[in-house]
Amino acid sequence: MWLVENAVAIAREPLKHVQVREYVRDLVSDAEPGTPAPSERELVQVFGVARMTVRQAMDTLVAEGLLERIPGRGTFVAKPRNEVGRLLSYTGEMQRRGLHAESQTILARREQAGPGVARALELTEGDAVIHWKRLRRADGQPMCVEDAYLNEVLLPGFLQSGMPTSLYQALAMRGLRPTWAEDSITADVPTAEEAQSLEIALGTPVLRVARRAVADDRVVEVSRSVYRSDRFTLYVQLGDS
Amino acid sequence: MWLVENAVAIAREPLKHVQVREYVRDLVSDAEPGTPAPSERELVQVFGVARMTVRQAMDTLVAEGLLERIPGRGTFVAKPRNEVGRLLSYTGEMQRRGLHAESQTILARREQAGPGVARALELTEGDAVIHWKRLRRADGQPMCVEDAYLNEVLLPGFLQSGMPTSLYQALAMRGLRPTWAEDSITADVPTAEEAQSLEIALGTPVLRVARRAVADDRVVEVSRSVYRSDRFTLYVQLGDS
DNA sequence: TAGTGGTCTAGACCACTAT
DNA sequence: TAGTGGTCTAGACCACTAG
Repeated sequence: MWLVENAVAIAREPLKHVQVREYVRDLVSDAEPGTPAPSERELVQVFGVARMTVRQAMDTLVAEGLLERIPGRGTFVAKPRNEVGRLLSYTGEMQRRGLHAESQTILARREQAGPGVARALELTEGDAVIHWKRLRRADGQPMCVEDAYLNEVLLPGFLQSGMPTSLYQALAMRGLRPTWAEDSITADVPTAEEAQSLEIALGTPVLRVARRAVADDRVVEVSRSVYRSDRFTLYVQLGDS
Repeated sequence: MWLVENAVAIAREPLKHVQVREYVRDLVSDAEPGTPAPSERELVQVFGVARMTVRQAMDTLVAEGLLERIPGRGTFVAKPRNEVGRLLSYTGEMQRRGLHAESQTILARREQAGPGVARALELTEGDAVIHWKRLRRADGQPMCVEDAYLNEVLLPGFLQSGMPTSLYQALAMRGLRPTWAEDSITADVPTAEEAQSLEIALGTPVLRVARRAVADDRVVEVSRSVYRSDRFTLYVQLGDS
């Protein structure tokens, strides 16, 4: 099964341009717009790779809008496009709102995909999936309960490797940063269990968001989240064409 | 002035990757999705350039969504993009769901913009706006109450000209088809009046959608809609960058 | 087995910016 | 003048697809 071999290889020694890309992404993630990124030749030295490899890494970050190249001057942190409707992790969403995000794992284990999850993840029923359920907090208060299923084949050793704080960051390290997602959104009332976790009264309206996240044309995550409507408003942008 | 020299140079002998790119774009522009594009090595032969140069050209076309690469097989004309997350009118939304849309005007009059509406429409308080409130039905049953404010300056004679069925169609007739919108979405319970219009019980969760719709860089519509959550799920697509 | 795209190397010259 | 990004070369090996 080549997929397994390949996944292991990726886990052990990621593609060089991915290594460089994620290294720079980390460096840059907390930086102010306008901060210079390492120059391409500097990264060539640090990683001992060819310049074209560095450029491949930087090309991606530039395409993402994270960096901006100015010929003759260098590469700099771009000012974030204030695009609502961008695909962000929970942590990213909360940061955009100026809130501190925390998570508390309720459940994390390997399971066999049921029919619904298998279809959503484009797997076969009974295939291994990772079931990860978390209570998400913002500034210390309950915000959301997220119930996620991940394609286990794409994330070997995920449960053993120590659970990361940010799922999207963990995916990015494996070259599986979600590039787009489909959400379906509805209003509902919480179950008794959800109401208890979210510390709200039964009958309080909540926002349910079902997500399919895709990276590299593969469905990596499907999740159902339930948000406290008194603390959370969802912002989306609709394009034309 | 280098710019002129450079432009002339470009006019005479464009950058190689641009030559290749435009050559392929022409080849492909009228082709059916799935049609194979020339292979990279083939283009290397034809243009007498290095493969990295060809890849630079193809990278652009792939990023544009014009081409699709399939490892081991080749490069092909991509099928045009998705539908979800597109900006649609209420009528369009319902059509996509296979439902018949109807509207019933509750209120339609000229008003002076209050502070909130003025800010949202990028007007000055007291400017003339059109206030249009409608009950929206789908297959005969209440679906949504929409409360919209329109910039009156952009729609002269709108109220006198006989109310159209589709707002977006009316806007399109004036060259103001919304190309872009920002929605904020939350869960709530209906007011007594909303519950009566929607024919639902008090306390039933509803989806509230606030929209700012932009056409030609001008805000043409701001609205608040309240949807029956038992009949309506909102679908959105989130892109990356 | 021949062909494809994916990755990578170790250089090179250019036009530009900043000092 | 030193440094940067933009472009380009002429190869290479890999994993995969298809006949």
